[in-house]
Amino acid sequence: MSTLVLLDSNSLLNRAFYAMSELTDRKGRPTGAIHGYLSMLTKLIDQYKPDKIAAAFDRKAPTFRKELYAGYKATRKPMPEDLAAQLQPVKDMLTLMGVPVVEKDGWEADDIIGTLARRFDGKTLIVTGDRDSWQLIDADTSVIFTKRGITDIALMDEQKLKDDYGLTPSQIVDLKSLMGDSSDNIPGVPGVGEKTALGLLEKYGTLDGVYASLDEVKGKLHDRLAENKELAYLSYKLATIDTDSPIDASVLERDFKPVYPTELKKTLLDYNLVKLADKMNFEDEGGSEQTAQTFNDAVRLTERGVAADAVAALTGRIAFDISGANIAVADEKDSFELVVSDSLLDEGMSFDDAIAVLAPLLEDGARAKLCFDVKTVMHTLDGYGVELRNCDDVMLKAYLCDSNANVKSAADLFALYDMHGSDVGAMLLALDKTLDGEMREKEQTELYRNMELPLVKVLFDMEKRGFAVDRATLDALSERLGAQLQALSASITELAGEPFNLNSTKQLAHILFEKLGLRAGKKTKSGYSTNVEVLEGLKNEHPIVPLILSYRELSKLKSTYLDGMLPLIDGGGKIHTVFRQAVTATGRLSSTEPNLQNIPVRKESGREIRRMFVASPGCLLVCADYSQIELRLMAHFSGDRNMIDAFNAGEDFHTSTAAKLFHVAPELVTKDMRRSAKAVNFGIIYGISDYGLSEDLGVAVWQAREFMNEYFAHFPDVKKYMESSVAFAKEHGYVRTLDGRRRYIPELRSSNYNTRSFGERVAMNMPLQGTASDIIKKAMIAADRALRDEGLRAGLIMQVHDELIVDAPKADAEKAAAILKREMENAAHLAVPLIAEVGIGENWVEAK
DNA sequence: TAGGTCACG
DNA sequence: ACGTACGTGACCTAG
Repeated sequence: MSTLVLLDSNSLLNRAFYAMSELTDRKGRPTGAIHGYLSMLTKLIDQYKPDKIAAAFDRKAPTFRKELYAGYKATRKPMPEDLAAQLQPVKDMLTLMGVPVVEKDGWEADDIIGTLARRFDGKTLIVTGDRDSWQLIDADTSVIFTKRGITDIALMDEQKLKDDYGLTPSQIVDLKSLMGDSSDNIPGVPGVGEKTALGLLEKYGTLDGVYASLDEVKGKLHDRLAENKELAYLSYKLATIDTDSPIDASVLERDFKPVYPTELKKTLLDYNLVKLADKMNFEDEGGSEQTAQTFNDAVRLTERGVAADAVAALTGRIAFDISGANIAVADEKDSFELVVSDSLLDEGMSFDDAIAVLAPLLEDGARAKLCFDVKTVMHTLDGYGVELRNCDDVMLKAYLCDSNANVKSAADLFALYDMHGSDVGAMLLALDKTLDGEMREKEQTELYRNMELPLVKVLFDMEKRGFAVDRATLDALSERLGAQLQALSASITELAGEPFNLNSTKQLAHILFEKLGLRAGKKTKSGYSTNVEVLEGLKNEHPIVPLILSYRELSKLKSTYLDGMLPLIDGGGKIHTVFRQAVTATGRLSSTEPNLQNIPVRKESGREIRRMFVASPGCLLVCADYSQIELRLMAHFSGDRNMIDAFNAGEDFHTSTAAKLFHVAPELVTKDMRRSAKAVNFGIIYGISDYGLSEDLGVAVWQAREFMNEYFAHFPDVKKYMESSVAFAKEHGYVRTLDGRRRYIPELRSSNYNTRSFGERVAMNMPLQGTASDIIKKAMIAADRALRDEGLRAGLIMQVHDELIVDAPKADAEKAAAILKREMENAAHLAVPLIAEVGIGENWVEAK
């Protein structure tokens, strides 16, 4: 049986446009919609290998629906200019691809699709971003719809429609007639949403069924339905797709073959859609190129030896680029994936072949390469057994020059340095030169060579090794929490007197402060706050409040740490986070996909999750964390005698601070006194403000002020140091760490008091947070080296700002612990001891 | 996509 | 008089 693919082009282009709205080519023309649409299309063609294909478009002319209902699509915004500009190019490219474009005045793409689908004798796949066309589903017709973005697609057929919604295809029309569709301006019945509509259809089957049994429906819903009967039937007509429109169905005769003319390649390259071009099959191109325009071209040339002596440069995620032989490769983001197109596969070259050609260059430690985000490139190549050596990273260089820059891609970086052109290789080399100069001028070169660049390999190994988790227990806990959440939700609904979305702060605020009349406190930009502090304050006012607090706590754990984590566990039971080395303003790392730097620990319910993070088989976890590193740095930087003495005495620092603040002997310090002292110490690190401290302590501002005055009376040089930090920042425009890492603080020049105050707090905080971060980075490099040198099979797997974790074979665990402690404590030499506390255990809680 | 909330150091 | 603690990332809702 042959397969027909029908594209609901306006819907898809719309999706693609919003998913990639920022994309433009080198001439500044918007290309996001074209790129998204064609990427999706090529993916689809690869996957389903259709025999016939057609792209349906809407026309501007009014349709029969407009005559039925004047409001139809009336208030819909006109198509954005940037999207309209991409319509014709897409149609032209489709024509070149041999994909017939079908459109007709007076009918919508949906009607065209419905008509063609019904007239086709075979399997039909309808591709769309909207749900309207689900009504066309039958035994031979399925719908492929785009989920998030555009290239993420899913299949909807009779069975799935039944499973997911309990509906038959024809009921989609009934559904729309009830709930309407704001995007098409189909009115529906006011006040009836998806849930209500689905409920009604489950009971009565169809719109007719609903109205036949209207008496059974009670309350407001009854009145709404009764009042809007005409509207609902009008919507029914509007939502019904015409499957017998007067469309020229000759496209069903045309066979489709995914081999495209070189004219299409030219057009794509003109729009800078290199990656797309790379994935397509083109007719024999003939002649030999001396200038490669795509990755595959580059590989071919490299193979012929044309670029044998070229300097290789890697850009972007998994990108590749050669300059020096007049070869440049790039996609629309000046970076492209290493994907071997079918044309090359046809020629007998696999991706592995391509990599094999390049491997000697990539692994050659004597030849410098250059790329953006080398760690990601290392992972890609690692998948093919190639180890990248001697590669510089412009992302890291740029980060050291300006940690505020927020550079996400090579393209961002080129834009930042105002570089434009098509020879990415040449641009990278020029950029690299500029950055080297800037690093020298800003005294960042050493930091780059001796800290950030060596750290890349350490982080790469950590990510690759991964953190083992106890999957079975994680699953079980998720299920248990699910049951608890359901029970909580039921009780809360009961107490509230109506069901509402517990995850919606807006709905919750309405229930608490309007319906139940609880006193509202703090405001947010968009209404009353319902955060923990507010809820804690209302805990005894109404029995619903503690239930909501429990619900919040548990649903956070379930959604973020259980359900969010489960899909990220690999086949070997391990989770591989990604450490990001160029995002924070202070020099810290961050962790994503998943974030393993914020695994719960403070509450017992959360610690249960932390216990699921375990040593790999036959191993133990070794955890070490710096004790009070930021306060020790404060002692070091300020040179404050009292603070240095306190640390040298080796007492608990918060307790000794409390003793001074409250004028009592250390052994008489109470829990409360220690807690206050701790808060003041934290305030000091954050760049203290009396208001902030008062909020944290829950005391009056004047009282917070007194704490601060008392603190500074005992640590006078701390105050002087903080003032000197701000003064330095105001004079130079930046602050710096012990190793010279900089953070520029433009906020200090603001005319806005708040902005300026923020700048001052940043000036006080960054040298502390940033130096701590530099120190642990040095410790990581040293510990990684030492573990290897001493022949252990143990390796770092995690860093959490002041904490390192090593996964070590049981026999090596004690040794690893000693090495870790030694290297962490020797990573800096301060005026006070630098202490790392180390523990060993089967899981993350036990090892701490 | 922004804002609220909450997990961590 | 102003109206804040420093640094992150993930999930969820609403528009």
